[in-house]
This record gives sequence, structure tokens and C-alpha cells, in this order.
Amino acid sequence: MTVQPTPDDLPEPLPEPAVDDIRLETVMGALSDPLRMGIVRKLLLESEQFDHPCGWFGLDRPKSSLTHHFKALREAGVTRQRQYGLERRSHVRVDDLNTRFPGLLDLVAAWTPASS
Amino acid sequence: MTVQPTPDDLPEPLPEPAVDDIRLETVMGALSDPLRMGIVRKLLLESEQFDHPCGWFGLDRPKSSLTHHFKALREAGVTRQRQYGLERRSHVRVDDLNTRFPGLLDLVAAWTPASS
DNA sequence: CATGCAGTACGATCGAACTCGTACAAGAAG
DNA sequence: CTTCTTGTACGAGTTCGATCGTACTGCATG
Repeated sequence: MTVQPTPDDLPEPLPEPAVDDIRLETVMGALSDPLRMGIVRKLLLESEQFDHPCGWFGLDRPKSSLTHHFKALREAGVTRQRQYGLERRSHVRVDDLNTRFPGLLDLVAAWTPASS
Repeated sequence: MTVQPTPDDLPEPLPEPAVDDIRLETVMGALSDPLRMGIVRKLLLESEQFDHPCGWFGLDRPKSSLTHHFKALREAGVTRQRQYGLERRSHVRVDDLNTRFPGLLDLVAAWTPASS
């Protein structure tokens, strides 16, 4: 058995809940906002590479609003954020969420924005 | 092919969204409250018979608060409510939710309240 | 060091939702 | 009809979250 290679070259993740502390009702509260649901869905479907800074999403909102939403996702345990120089890049905690709430991310991936 | 027997003896359901109008983010918003999550979970796990009035849940809240929460669940499309004489009984729209969001109710059934 | 850029922190505003008391409606039962 | 029961309607108080402007930090680059 080989030792899992520790990615020492990666920046430390910003504060986030441990896997076992992720609560389903909190995750659902984070996803109850259509903007945040769309962020997670886009990460799931289109992030071919790795993490993405919040400018990548092309959201037409002030930066201070985006900070609020990305923080909400991270503190709920849905995403992880790392600081890469200037940028704070996000990705979905896929393994953690699939372990705790299997099937949840499939629902998010299948989501479509309201037609209104 | 036999005609589906229409349950004419059942009271009409209270106003609720049609199946196709149930939105995932709205459902998640309704389930982001621990009290409501517990209501749905209890309905899923313990409702051997059919519907249940809101006294059956043994919730230690004023009646006017319970009205609010049961209405939130119904208007989100999570539950259906019918008037049986005095009582307004609820059940989960299992088929509708499994059709639109397969796996979601499994997550609710597996939910456990916060340890606090 | 000066400039520019990504993003945060803080605080104000505003609307929605939670909580609850009180009064009321409507069926059930004597 | 009177009373009891189940639950609603309405309204007030309060909390929470969304939005956003402004000022700021921290890194990068010249």
C-alpha cells in the first residue's frame, strides 16, 4: 500500500466543515438559492480541469455579492476554495458529498434554471 | 386497460403545485428547516397507514407555527394535504418526488437531527 | 515602489421568513 | 344549541438572508 501523495504544493483550503459535520439541511439551504444552484451545476458539468475563480462563471453581480454566495457554499461544505495567488478558486467536494449524501449531486447536475 | 379508479370519496387536496411545477431549489428551501425535514422524514418512516394530522407528530410548537410549516411543505410540493372533517392530514408526494428528483427522498429518510 | 487586479470586510438596506398570540371558522359530539 | 376540537387568519415582533457600495488587503507586474 502506497502512501497517499500529499499535495504539498497546493494552497491550504479556506475554512470549511469536516466531512462528518456537513449537514443535509445546511447543504439544501445553500442550494435553495438559484444562483448558487447554478454555480454548483456549472462546476459539475463544465469544470473539465480543476478549480475555477469566481470570474469564470460569468455572473452579472457585484463582486461583494459573489463573495457572499461562494462563502455560503463553502461554509455549507458544498465547495472547497483555495487561494492561488490573486485568485480564489472553487471546486465541488464531490467525494465528500457522494459519501454523505449519495445521489444529491446527480440532482444538482440535472437541474435546469426556472423558465421565467 | 382499466380505468384508474377515481377516489371520489377522498376530499380534494388543498392547493398545491402540479408535478411539473415542483422546483428543486424550492423543495430544498422547504427542507432546509430542521423541523420540516423531521416532519417529512417521520412521514416517510412511520406512516404505516395513510395521512396524518399535524397533532400526530408530537411537535412542541404553537398551532399557528405548525400551520406555517405544513403550508410551506405543501406549497413547495413536498406534501399533499386533505381535509378530513376537522383534521387536515398530510402525506408525502412520494411518486411525484421520485419522478422529478429520484433519490431525494432517500436522503431525507436517512437524515438524522443535529446532535446539539 | 507604483499600479492594477481579484477578492474581502464592513455596514446599510430591504424583503422574506420564522415565531407566536389572539381571535375566529368549521366539523364533531353531547 | 352548546361545547370541544382542529386548524386557520391576521397581525406584530424578530431574525435571517440577499444585495450592493465603499473601502480595504494582498499579490503580481512593470
